[in-house]
Amino acid sequence: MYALVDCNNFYCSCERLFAPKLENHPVVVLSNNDGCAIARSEEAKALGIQMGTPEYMIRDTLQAHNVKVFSSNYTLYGDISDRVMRTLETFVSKMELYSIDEAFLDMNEMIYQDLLQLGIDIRRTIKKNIGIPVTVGIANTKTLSKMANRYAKKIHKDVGVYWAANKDLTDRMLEFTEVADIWGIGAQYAKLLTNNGFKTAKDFVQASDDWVRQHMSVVGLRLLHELRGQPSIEWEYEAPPKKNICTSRSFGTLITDKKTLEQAVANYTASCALKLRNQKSCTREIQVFLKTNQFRVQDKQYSAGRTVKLPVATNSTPELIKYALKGLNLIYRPGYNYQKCGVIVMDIIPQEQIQYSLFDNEDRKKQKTVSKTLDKINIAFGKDLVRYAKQGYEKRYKLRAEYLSKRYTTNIDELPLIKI
DNA sequence: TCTGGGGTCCTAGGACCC
DNA sequence: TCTGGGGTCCTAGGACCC
Repeated sequence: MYALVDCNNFYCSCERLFAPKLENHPVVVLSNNDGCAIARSEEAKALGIQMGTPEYMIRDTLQAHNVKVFSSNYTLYGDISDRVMRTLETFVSKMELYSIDEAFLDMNEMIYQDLLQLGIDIRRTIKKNIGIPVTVGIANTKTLSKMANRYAKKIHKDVGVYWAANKDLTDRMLEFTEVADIWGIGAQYAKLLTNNGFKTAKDFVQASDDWVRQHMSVVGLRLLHELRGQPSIEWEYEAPPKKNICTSRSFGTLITDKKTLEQAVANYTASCALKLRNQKSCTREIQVFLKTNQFRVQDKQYSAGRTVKLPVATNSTPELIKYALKGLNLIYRPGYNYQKCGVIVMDIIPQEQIQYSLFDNEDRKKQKTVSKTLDKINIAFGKDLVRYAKQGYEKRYKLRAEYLSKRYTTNIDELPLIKI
C-alpha cells in the first residue's frame, strides 16, 4: 500500500499561514511577472477562476469579489515545503518527494495498522505543526493513490483521507473518475480514449493490453497495469541527479538591447552553474535561447536557440558564462522586442567523471576553490552578493512582482511581527 | 527487372507531470 | 499594457558502422 499526501492549494495555503484573516476569503497566487493565476483557494475556484488564466483576463472578477492576490514567493513556499516533508518523514521509513507539495509514502511496513486512521493522523499533525491542510489518498499503486487522493478531495472532503482498502472501494473511485482525470492521461490521450468508448477509469481497466500498447506505448501499458492494482512505476526513494537544468524568465518589460540580454543570460547561467554544483555534476553542453512575445501580433517575431559544446565538462560559473555569451552572440539580432530568454545545460555528468583535455587552458583546481568560496559567501550573506561582472548589479530586466509577501521564515529582516 | 542484414547512436518531436 | 517555469520518458527515423 502506498499513500499520496498532497497539500491543498499549496501556494495559497502558504500565504494564508501569515495572513490568517484570509481564511474563507478567496486567494489567488500569480506566476512570475504576475502573469497567470497558478494557485487558487477553494473560494477563488468557486468564482470560476481557472488554472493558468492570464491575470488581465480575470482582473474584473478579482476586483469585484475583492480577491486577495499574491505574486509568487518561491522562497517562502520552498521553506514551508521542507517543513511539511520533514514532518511526513517521521511517519514512514521510505518516501518519495514527488513535487513541491506532494509526496508518496511507502505504507508496506504498516500492513497491520488501520491505514485510514494513519491518514487522519498525518493530516492532523501537518495541520497542527505547520498549519498546511493536506489530503491523503491510499491504495495499491502510485496511480491509484493519486486517484484516491483526488476522490478524497471531491467526495470525502471533511475526512480528507480515502483508503481504497478493497475491490469495492477501489471500483467506486474508478467509476467516479473520468479518463481525463487519471494521472498520466493528458488532453491527447483523453481524446483518444473517449473516442474509443472509454469514459471512466473503470471502462479503461477493461481495455486490452495490446490495444493500449499499440496506441499509448509502454507508458500507457504501465498506467493500465497500475490501475489494475499492479505496481508498475518505479519508486525513487532518492532523487536522481537532474539530466537537464534550465533557468529562464520572461522580462518585466520588453528588451531590445544586447547589453541587457547579456546580463540576463549571465545571471541565468550563474543559476544553472549553482544548480550543477549543488548536485555535484558538470555539463558538456550549454544552450541559450531567446524569443519575442508571440502574443504581440504587431511585433516582428523571432525565436532562436544555440547549443555550444564545451571542450571539458565544467560547473564553473565564469567559464559557463563565457560559452553562454558566445551562444547569445550567435543568435542575437537587433531590432526585435525580446520577451524571454533562457539557459539550459544538457549532457550532464557526475563531477568525478570529467575527461580532461590535453589542450585545456583553464586552471581547474583554482576554479574549484573560487567557486567553493563564492558559494559559501553567498549562502552566508544572501543569495547573490558576489557576482561576476557580466551579471551586473542593477537588474535592468527585473520581474514584475507587485503583490509579493515577505520571506517570513527565511530572512531575518522579514520575520512576522506580533503585537501583544 | 534486380540492390543484404543487423546493429548502435543521436535527434527531434510528442506525450505527460507539477 | 498584460499570457509562467521547470522537468521526465518514449518513439521514429536518419546517420553511420561492419
